[in-house]
Amino acid sequence: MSNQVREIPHPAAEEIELAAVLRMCGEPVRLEMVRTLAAAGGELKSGQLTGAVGLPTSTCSYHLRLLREAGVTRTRAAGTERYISLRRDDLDRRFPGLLEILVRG
Amino acid sequence: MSNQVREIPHPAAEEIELAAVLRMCGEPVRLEMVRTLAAAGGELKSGQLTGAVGLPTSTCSYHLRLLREAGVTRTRAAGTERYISLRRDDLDRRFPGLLEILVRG
DNA sequence: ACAGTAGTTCGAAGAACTTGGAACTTCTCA
DNA sequence: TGAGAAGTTCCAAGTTCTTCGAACTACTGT
Repeated sequence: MSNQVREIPHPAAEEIELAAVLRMCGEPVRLEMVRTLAAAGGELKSGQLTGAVGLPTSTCSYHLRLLREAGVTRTRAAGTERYISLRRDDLDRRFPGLLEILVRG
Repeated sequence: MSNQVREIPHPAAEEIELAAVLRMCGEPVRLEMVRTLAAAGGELKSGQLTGAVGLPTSTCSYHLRLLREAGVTRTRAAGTERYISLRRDDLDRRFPGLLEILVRG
């Protein structure tokens, strides 16, 4: 049927706030998600992240929404799946060096 | 009377955890404290930070304790006053570049 | 259309956090 | 020794966060 493109909301790069990014990455589950994404080097399916952190899908969905709303990740819908990636370029432009620190930890 | 030196507990440099630092600095009041300290370039009295953020002393004492316990700040007692400073060296060694990012924000 | 799959949203419970007044501890100075 | 100053601790209240099952939406293949 008609492909009603469900737009997933993301903040613009300029709208990404440092305190929000810090707050989001200060939570162990989310920091692990960020590191898993960094290690993957690109997109990961939501399910792969869910598997990586070992929590129910509803909980992971919650954390992934927070990461997306803070501008840390980008979520792309493809069919029933969601492809998650780090917003490397935006984060590097906005807060140079931060992502590397988060990942090296 | 006898000078019973009340040791203020600080984590060792190696014990400073990234997630804890992020969580602490993700809170607006505390991030402002960190920035005020960075702008000062050295020690500030607790009262100066209290004045800077405009909150009751009990609330500031709470936030300053969290920052200290996370290893972000060092607190030195002198008489009835407390001198607060950023743990620049320890943070730079542990997470190079992070402090600069927090301050530039 | 149906069943199955992937993920989201809702609702509730419990945990953790933030705030601020009151009481308390320490130190200083006269 | 006593008053005052600077902070801390205690406690309660309100808020926000985290978790997770249940119900729901959206898409896919048959």
